Amino acid sequence: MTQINKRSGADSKPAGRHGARDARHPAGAGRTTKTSRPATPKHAAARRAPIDSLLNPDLFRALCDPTRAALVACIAKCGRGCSVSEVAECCSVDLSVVSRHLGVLARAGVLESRKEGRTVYYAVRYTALVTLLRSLANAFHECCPEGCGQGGGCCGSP
Amino acid sequence: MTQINKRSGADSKPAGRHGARDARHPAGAGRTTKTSRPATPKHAAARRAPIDSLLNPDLFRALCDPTRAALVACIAKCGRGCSVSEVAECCSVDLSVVSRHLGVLARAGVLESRKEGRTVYYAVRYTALVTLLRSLANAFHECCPEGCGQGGGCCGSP
DNA sequence: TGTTTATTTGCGTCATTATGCAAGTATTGA
DNA sequence: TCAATACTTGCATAATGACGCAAATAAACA
Repeated sequence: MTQINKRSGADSKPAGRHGARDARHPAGAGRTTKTSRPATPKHAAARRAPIDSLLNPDLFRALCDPTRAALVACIAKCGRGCSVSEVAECCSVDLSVVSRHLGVLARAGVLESRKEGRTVYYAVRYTALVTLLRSLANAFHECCPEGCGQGGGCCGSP
Repeated sequence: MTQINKRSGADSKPAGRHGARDARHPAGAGRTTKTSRPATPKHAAARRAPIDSLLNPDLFRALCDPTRAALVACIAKCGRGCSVSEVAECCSVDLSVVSRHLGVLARAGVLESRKEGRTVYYAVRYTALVTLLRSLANAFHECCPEGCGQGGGCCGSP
């Protein structure tokens, strides 16, 4: 189970993107420098970029279930570690199901758990998530061919 | 099928969070002003916050499959609209499967499609994704109880 | 018009997963 | 030690989803 990095975090900082040149459809018509655009998706697939590791399906797998997404939102808004039984009061599913969902979210790195006596508190890993989401946004931004890297805000950049 | 907003985008701007106060476990011990922390997850669930709409499972559902994630990364790195058959050369699954995957991604708002003759080009919706991911990061940040909103970078904020 | 190319869709199959119930484990308190 | 509390895990079921193949649609071309 791949999960969100426990330490560091940022894989991709805001930066000027690859080739970008004029971009737009006409594939790789220009010279083939290191930073030029891959001519085809097949070439692109062979290239390594931050987006490859950041677009980790395991994280999305954890968040793709409506019940789990609701649990995350709930715990996030609560702003503190919440016990399984507390959380179970928020939704209509059985407590055992909630327990399983929280386990999935913790293994994916979305939540962290802390046991205190017989109670287990699950809390949102805010920093890890915020860092990851921003890195992912930057990774997409790096790939964007629109003239947004030079400072102009194609992707809503300030 | 809920999908990424076609227009505007940003639902949540960087801002000082809710109550935040001292935070940490001791639930709602203080007065119950509008901006105080919800005492329990159940109370938290009743509150509306940007994270509720931004933590949309449909987007994550689209990205939770390894094949789809790879397709998105591939098209993103390519930086242009790619045809179904082009994209199919990047992965081992049948072309019909690729077509279905691209359809799922487009319906979720991750990709957009453009038909040209008998060819359909799928391209990444960079701006929508970057905006959404940053909004989601901000939405988590808003909920974070650590003393990060005041300018100190708890969540990797500059 | 008939053929080739590009993509989508119907269908059956196999694997995964969400769920509830019941039973099990762990911890606290009487 | 026994009972209550808090949570996890085993199991069966139903639903969903990914996949390949074949057929259907759509557009260009001879």
